[in-house]
Formats: sequence, C-alpha cells, structure tokens
Amino acid sequence: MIDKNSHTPLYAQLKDIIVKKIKSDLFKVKSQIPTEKELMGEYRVGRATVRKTMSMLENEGYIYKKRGIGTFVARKQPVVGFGPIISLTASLEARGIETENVIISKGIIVPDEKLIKDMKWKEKRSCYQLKRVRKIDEKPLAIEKSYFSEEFKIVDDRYDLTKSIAMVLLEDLRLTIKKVEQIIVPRLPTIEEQRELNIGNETLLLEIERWIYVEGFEEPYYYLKFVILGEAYNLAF
Amino acid sequence: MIDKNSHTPLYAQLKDIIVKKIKSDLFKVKSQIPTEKELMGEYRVGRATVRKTMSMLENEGYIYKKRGIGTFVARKQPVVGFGPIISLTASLEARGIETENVIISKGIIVPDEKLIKDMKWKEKRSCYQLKRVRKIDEKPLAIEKSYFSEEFKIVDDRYDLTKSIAMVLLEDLRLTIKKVEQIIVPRLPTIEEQRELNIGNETLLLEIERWIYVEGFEEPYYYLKFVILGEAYNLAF
DNA sequence: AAGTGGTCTAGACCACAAC
DNA sequence: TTGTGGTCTAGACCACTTT
Repeated sequence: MIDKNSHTPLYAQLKDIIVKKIKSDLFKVKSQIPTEKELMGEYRVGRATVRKTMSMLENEGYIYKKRGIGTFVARKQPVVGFGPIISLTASLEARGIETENVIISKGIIVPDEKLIKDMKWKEKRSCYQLKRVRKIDEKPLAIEKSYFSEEFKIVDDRYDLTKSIAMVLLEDLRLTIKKVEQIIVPRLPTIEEQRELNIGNETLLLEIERWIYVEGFEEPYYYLKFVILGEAYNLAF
Repeated sequence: MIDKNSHTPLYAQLKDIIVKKIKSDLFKVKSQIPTEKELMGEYRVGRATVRKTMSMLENEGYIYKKRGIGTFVARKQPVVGFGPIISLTASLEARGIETENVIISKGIIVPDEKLIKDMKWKEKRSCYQLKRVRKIDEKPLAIEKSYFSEEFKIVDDRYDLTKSIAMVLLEDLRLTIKKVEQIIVPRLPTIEEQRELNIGNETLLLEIERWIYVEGFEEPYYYLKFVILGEAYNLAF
C-alpha cells in the first residue's frame, strides 16, 4: 500500500489512500474511520505522519474529529466556498453542506441617497428590503441584505424567503437575466458585524455587492450586499 | 514570553507573538524571520511546536517559506478566500473535476482604444496577453483571454501558464488583492466561438469579464475576459 | 561544507468522553 | 478505567540553496 522508498511523502500517500476510500464509499459519510493508532499499525507509519495526513484531510473538509471519541467522514468532496458564478446556497448544497437562512428583518423602506446610489437606481422610490443571516451548524457565516423594486416585491406568503432569492427570480417569476455585476472587497468587520457574526475585530470579511439586471428593465432588478467570513472556504464543518 | 503552564497551547502562544511582531512591523514584510532553530532556542520549545506555529501562519497567508533558505513575511493581514472566487480551476478542482489548459497564444501586444477601455486603463501602453482554452475530457469548456501590464508579465519559463493565473498572482507573486469586479452576461456565441468551442449557434454562453486590483496599484492589475458554456453552471444567483 | 526547511520516528503526558 | 485525539519533546535523516 505505502511505499517507503517512494519520493512521495508518506503522509501524501496515506492521504490519497484515505481519500480514495472515502470517494469509493469504503469509508462512508458520517461513519468513523480507523483511529490514529490503528492507522499507525496498518500502514506502519508514525503518529506524526498519521496526524499530518488527518490535518490535511480536515483542512480540506473531508473529515472532522471528535475529541475523546474518534475521527469521522464529513463528505466525499472537499469543501470550497462559493463558486465564481453560482450562488452561495447552490454551491454549498452541491457539496452536501446544509445551510440555514434566518430572516432578520423584511419590509418596505424608503432608501436614502446613498442606498439609491448603491442600488444604481436613477430616481428615488421605495423598495423592498430583506435581511438574512446564513448559518452552518448554528455558526453564522454571512449577513445578507437584498433590495428589490417595491413593485416586484416578493409576497411573503407566496415565496419561501429562506430559500435562494435567485431561484425565485429565475423560476417563479420567470425573469431572464441580462447581466450580473459584482464587486468583492476584503475588509475588517464593523462593530455590528462582529456581534452578528460572533467574530473578533481582526477577522477578515469579504464584502460582496451584486447587481442583477433582467430583461425588460433598465435599472438593476435586484441588489444584494453581503459579508461572508473570509475563511469560509476552508472551514471544516 | 511563553507560559508553559498556561492552558493555551504553546504553538498558539507563539503564533500570537509572531503575528503581533508582523503587525507591529518588528518583522517587516518580505524580510526573513528567525529560523526554526532560533525560535526553538529563543522560546524554549521543540521543533514540532515551532513548525505547527509556522504551518498555521503559512496557511493564513502571513508567511512563506523558501526551502533551504528561510521563512519570510508575506503580508500583515491574513489572506482571505479569494481562490475559489477568482479561480475557475480551483472551484472545478474542488469538485473533483480535472481541467486541462491549452495555450492558444501569448505575447506582448499593443492594445487598441477599445481594449484600453475594457481593461479600465487610463493611458495607452503595451500589455501582455495570454489566450487559453479550458478543456474537460478533451471537450472545450471555455475560452479565456488574460491581460497584464507588460511590466508585470509572467515570464514564461518561471511560471506554469497552464495553471490558474489567479493562484500565480496570490501565491507566487505574493500580491494582496484589494478588489475584484466582475460582470457576467449570458449571450449567444460568435462564429469564431462556435468553431473554437465546437458548439452550435444556439448554445448559450456566459461571457465573464473580471478586473483584479492589487495593493500598490491604482489600475487593474489583471483583466480577464472569458466565455464559458452556459450549461457548465447553473445560473442560480 | 554549512545552514535551511521537509519528513519521520518513538515516546511522553494531557484533556476529554464513554463505560 | 480505557481509549480517543491534543500537545510536546528529542533526535534523526533528507533535499535544497548558498558559501
């Protein structure tokens, strides 16, 4: 199994072996994998080697550990954050990660000058606002604010506001997307964000603004602004 | 400095110390920090502890190592998760999809007025262009054109141009990303694209333009324009 | 040849969870 | 009490870079 004379480090060889076993369902999701001691014996390697392997697998999101209990398979694919194009919800779901959306506030507001400009609207009119917090395993991951034209507001009892707004746009309202603009800036959290995300003042965030234009409307139909934990992509959930 | 009776692990204490020294400019960016042996002596800890500390600092993007030379300060702030956002390669690889990059053309060009505008440059100067086709299982998936300032061109024999340019930016050139802008427009292919991607004239493409700004430069450092098969992604924003 | 980081082992003690 | 993962040490050999 492991070639000690190979130029490939033992931990890398061991990692490949474990990944293959996970992908082939020999090690099933949520089930326990052999203990460190067992792996040391089975593959004739030292504990540091086993732990290096496990550390890498944990960082990539394949496994998670329970102190005093053992090591378990998290999923068959490594974790990434959100893809370059698709939505956060979609890309997390595609990897078997369940996210929870908690609605903080919703309703019609009268935007101030700054918000009008941020939304790239040409004139002032009221709009519908939705604020949500995205959570994974009870841990807050992102804060999201969405804005729509009031005339296109999503009626609360007709649509599930805890689902992807994007899917509502495309599938339920049957709109055709004409253009998407997006700006991403890394920055430090505000006091409010520190509280809402339960983080310190030095944890880096990604601030993402997104404008979605649909057929038939000159101005952006949907403006989204959200902050997400910078290290979200390698969190081992 | 380090309290061996504390409940905080030694590697965590050491990490805090190093981070503070980096942030306070005691360890300056790009300068070498003490060797592992020196840190072992100065803080009276074992090598595994030093290496655990350094490994965490490296993962967070604070430091980088040069084999046989030493360890250096990369930046004063940790790196955030831009990889999956700006690198198609990274996000596909994370799903276990292996892609192949074929270089179509490369070299220095003199941009015309339109390209200058597209790149968001303020004045005319020559630039380095790289055109690649991304393939999965021999099937063309995307056509990609990258543009850099000529002065920052990636020297062919130093970097692997079939890899993710974004990762070269972040990891090899050790640049800090300040902002990413992106525009996505769904559209039908041109005749040329139909030929290059081997598709019909009704296959939907996504045209993606991306500007990456890095610390120290006002204008975009990197301009990318690519088209990708629409079916490659679910348009679920 | 000397110095650096990369890999690896053997062994120790600890905190935590379950029986 | 037993077994798990968490931390830590001392020491060894290696590959790589510079002198």
